[in-house]
Amino acid sequence: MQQFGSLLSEEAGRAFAAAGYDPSLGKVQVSARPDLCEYQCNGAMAGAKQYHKAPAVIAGEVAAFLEKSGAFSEVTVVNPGFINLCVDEEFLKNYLSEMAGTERFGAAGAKNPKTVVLDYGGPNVAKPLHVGHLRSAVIGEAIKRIIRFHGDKVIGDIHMGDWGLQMGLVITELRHRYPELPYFDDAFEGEYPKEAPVTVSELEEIYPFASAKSKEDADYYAEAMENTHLLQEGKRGYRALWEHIINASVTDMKRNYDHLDVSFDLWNGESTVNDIIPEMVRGMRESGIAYESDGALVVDVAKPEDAKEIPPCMILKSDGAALYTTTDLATIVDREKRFSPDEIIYVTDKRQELHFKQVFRAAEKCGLVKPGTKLCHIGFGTMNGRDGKPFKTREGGVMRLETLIKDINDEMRRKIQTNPDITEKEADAIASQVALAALKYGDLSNQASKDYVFDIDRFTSFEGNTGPYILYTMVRIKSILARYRAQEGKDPASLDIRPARSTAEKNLMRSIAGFSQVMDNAYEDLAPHRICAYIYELSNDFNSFYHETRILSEEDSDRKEGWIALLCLTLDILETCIGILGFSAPEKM
RNA sequence: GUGUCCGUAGCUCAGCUGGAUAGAGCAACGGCCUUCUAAGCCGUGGGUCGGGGGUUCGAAUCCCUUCGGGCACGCCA
Repeated sequence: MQQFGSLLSEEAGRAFAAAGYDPSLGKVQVSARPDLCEYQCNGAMAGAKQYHKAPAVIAGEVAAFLEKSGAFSEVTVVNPGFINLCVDEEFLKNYLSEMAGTERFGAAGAKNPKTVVLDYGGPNVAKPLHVGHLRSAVIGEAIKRIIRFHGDKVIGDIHMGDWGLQMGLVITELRHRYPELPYFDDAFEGEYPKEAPVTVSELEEIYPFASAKSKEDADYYAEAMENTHLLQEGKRGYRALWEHIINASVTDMKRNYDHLDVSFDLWNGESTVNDIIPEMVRGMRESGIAYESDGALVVDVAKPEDAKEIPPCMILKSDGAALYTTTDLATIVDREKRFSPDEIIYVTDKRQELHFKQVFRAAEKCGLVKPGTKLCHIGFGTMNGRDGKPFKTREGGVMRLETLIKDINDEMRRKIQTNPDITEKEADAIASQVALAALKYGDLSNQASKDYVFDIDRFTSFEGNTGPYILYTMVRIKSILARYRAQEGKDPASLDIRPARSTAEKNLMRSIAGFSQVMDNAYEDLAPHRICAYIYELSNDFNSFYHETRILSEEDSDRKEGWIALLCLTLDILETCIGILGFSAPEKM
C-alpha cells in the first residue's frame, strides 16, 4: 500500500493535471503551519515561472479540482500561492483501517530484496568492552533491524579484532608471567590443556599492562611483534593459547551483547581471513595494481577529482606483515565469496572514514567485489561526557560497558521502586528493560554522525524526549487495552477504527498515517533517529488525545470500540518501532 | 599546513532534496489529579539559526568568504 503522503500527492497531482499543469507539482507535505491547515501544497509557486502565471491563479484553478477529490475536507488558497489542505476524516479512517490489516502497516518493503552484510560491533579480544563499543553495537543493531524490516536480507557480522599486535602483546606478557606453561615449550608435543590458563578478568588486566610496557621497552615491543608474527604463521602452542583467549573472551562478549539485546549472525574476526591473504595479495601483485613503495606493498587509490590527494592504500608493511587494511580487504573477498552481497555496510567510529575510503577504492580497483556492489561506511561521532569531552570515569579512565549498564540499571531500579504497584521481584526485570530503552533511545535519538553528550540523568528521566517516556506511553495504552479485555471480553484487534471526531484524535490518526513514510526515510538514510523523532511525536499525540478522552467510561459503544481500535493500532506501531530500535516495553512501570 | 565534519534558546538536540510566524525537551514560571498510571496534560517567557557577502519572488537549508571547534592525514587499529 501507498504512503499516505504520496496518496495525497497523487490526488493533488491529478488536480494539477486536470487544470492543465504538470502533475509533479502536486507534492503534498505536512503543514508547517498547523494553526492554518493539516497539509500544504506549494506546487503553484513552483510552477509560476514555468507557466508565466501568478501562483495564486494557478492555486485557485487547482483548488477547484481538489475540492472534488474526496480526499480533502477543506481546500483554501492563501497568498502568495499556498494551497492549504485538511484531509477528509473518512478518507483518513479508511487509510488507517487498511494499515491495521496490512503486513508492516503498509510500509512499502523491498521490491527486489538485497543481500546486505552489516559489519558492526568490532570488539577486541582480550580487551574489555568499553563505552566506545556501545555506539557501534546500538546503532548497528538498529540499522540491521531497519534494513530487515524493509525486507532485505541482512547478515550481521561482529568482526572482532582478534589478530593484530594486541594478541602478540598478550601472548608475550603471558610468556613472561607463566614461562612454565606448555604453550611456550617448543618441545611439547602432547595435547594442550582444555582449560584456559587465564581468566577474562586477568586478560583484561594483562592487555593494558603489556600495551603500556611495549611503549617504554623496545625489546619487549620487538618480542611482541615477533610473537604476533609467530602466531600468524601458525605456531602450534601460540595457536592453542590463542584459542583459549578467544573462547574466554567471546563468552564474555556474548554475555555483554545479550544485555544490550544485540546479536550477530557471524562471529568472525580478522583471523577468519588470515589464510586467504596470501592469495589475495598475489592477485593484486600479478595484476600490477599493487606495487612496492618505500619497501611496502601499496595500491594507489587517489582520484583526480579529490580535493586532497588520498594516500595509497597499504597492503603489506615493509617487513611483509599484514595490516588492518589487509584484513579488511581480505574480509571483503571472503564476504563476496560466501554471500555475494549487494551491499556491505560498516558501522564504526567516523574517525575511520579515510581508512574505509581507501579500502573501498582498493577493493573496487582490484576487483575484489563484483561491479555495482555498494560499499558504505556509516561513521558515528564520539560519546562525550557532560563536559563535552570523551566520556570517562570519574577517575579519568575508560569506562567499562558493564559498569555503565550497571549504573543505569541501578538508577532505574531506584525510580521503578517508587511505584507501589511493583514488587521488589518485578522491579529488577522492569528496571533493566527500561534502562535499556533509556540507554538506546538516548543514543539513537541523536544523529549518528554527530558527537553526543551522554547524560545518565537526562536519559533515565521519565520526562521529555526519552526512552522511558515512550515506554510510559505504551504502558498506559497496554493498561487500557487490558482493562477493556477484562471488562468487555472482546479482542481489541477485532475492532475497526471510526472517523475522527476531535482534533486530538485526528492528529493522532494523522501521525499514525505517516508511519510508512518515516520507515522508508529511515531506510533510505539508514537513520534510526528519524524513528525516534517519529515515536516521540506519536507519543505526544497519543498523550494529548488520552488526556481529553475518557475511553473506558464512554457510554457510546460504537465510539468506544473505535477508540480501542485506534489505541490498538497506536500500540502496534510503537511496538514495531521500538522493536526496530532494539528495545521493548514492560506491562507496567 | 591540507582535507573533512560541525556551530540553531541558558543547557541537550530536531529541522537542512529552499517555502508562511525556526521547533522540541530540560531548566524557570503559572494552571490541571474523588475519574483509564500526574513518570502525564495545558499554558507563559526565552533566538541577529557563529559573522559577512551572494543566488532566489523566498535561505537555518544552496554557493563564496571569514571566525571558532572536533577529527583525519603510508608501515597502529
